[in-house]
Amino acid sequence: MNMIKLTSRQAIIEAGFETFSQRPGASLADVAARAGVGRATLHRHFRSRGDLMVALAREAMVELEAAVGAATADAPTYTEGLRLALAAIIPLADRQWFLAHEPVEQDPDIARAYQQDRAELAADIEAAKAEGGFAKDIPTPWIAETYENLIYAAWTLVRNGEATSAQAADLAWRTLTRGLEGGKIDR
Amino acid sequence: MNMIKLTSRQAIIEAGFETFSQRPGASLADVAARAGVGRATLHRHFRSRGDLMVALAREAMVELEAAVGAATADAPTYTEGLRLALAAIIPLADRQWFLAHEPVEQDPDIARAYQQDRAELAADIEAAKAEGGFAKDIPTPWIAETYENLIYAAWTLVRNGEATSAQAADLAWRTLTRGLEGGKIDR
DNA sequence: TATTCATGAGACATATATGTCTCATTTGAG
DNA sequence: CTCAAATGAGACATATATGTCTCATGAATA
Repeated sequence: MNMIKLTSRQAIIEAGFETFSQRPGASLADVAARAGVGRATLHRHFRSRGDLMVALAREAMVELEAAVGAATADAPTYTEGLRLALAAIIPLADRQWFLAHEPVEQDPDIARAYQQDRAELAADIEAAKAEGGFAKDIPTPWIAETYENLIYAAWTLVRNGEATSAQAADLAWRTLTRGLEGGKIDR
Repeated sequence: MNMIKLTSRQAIIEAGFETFSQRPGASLADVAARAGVGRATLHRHFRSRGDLMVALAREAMVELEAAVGAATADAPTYTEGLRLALAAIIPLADRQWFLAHEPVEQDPDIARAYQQDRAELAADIEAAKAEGGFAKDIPTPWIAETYENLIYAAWTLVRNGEATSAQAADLAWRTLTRGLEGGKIDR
């Protein structure tokens, strides 16, 4: 009964990620062209630009949820779960980040889901603190902020061809936990 | 002989920073309104949108240069210089970052200056490595990436009212050097 | 084969941003 | 005070993006 071909809709969403993450001000015509689809077809699937943006945000959150869920399914501790999630998120980073600069949080569903995700991250960090995975005297909001920005840094490194995703994940986790200091503390 | 009032031009540049860092797609009319200036006046100072963007990029780089120069004037070591520069850049972070998503690097001057800045940061990091300030087995590009993203993280923390600029700078430097690990290594 | 349905191409109307221009008013320097 | 320069308001032309609509085509289905 689902008469709408999935391939078209998916091609548009994929093109949306690629186009907007490179150039946030790109036009819908650009997206349609990149998707190999007519402009009218894009509007058949997404009534407006805002609709497309919301769809991209939803898709990004679903992907994140799936990747993190799969990666942490059998993590023995919260700390280890955070390490595995970090590695899993790196390849998805660009699909997440550009949305932060879009007025997409006006959609109440999206806004709620974002807050939910941030609250879960904070809870996981608190749990990891209790395990001794993170220092208890460091504010959780800072740990969360660091966590997210090191993921973005790792993605950038990969994009620039300076490291593989696995190498970048190791660097990010090492930085997050032990820092990059040299000399005496070197180990 | 300088017949152009500084106040107008400066008001427009300031409004440009405020407006575009919040909403990169804002119109020049928005900027003019925020500057308390007519749209025509904006165009008298900046022929086109691209002109304004280039001016913002230049201004941002001058501010950065000045802040870093003043902060590191009498730093005893490269490592200490990087710590002081980090603290000095935090309040300017939003004025720098939004430009990364603008097609402003098409201007050859800007592109050259950006590369210059990145090269200098890399050189300073290498020098700090030689001092023992950073571990020698960590790739310099990763240290640079971490450095910049922790600055952005610190700025975010400050913007959210979770810390003062000085507190955020301490957190960022501690993270960069020693990490956030808890338990046994806690110190 | 006949039919249904998504599609592509493109016309069309509309909205918004951009850049130029004019003119009356204000401001500041001499 | 006087005059030149900067300004604000707004008209104007243009470009681009957006969203709707129509129609012919092609592919999949019944």
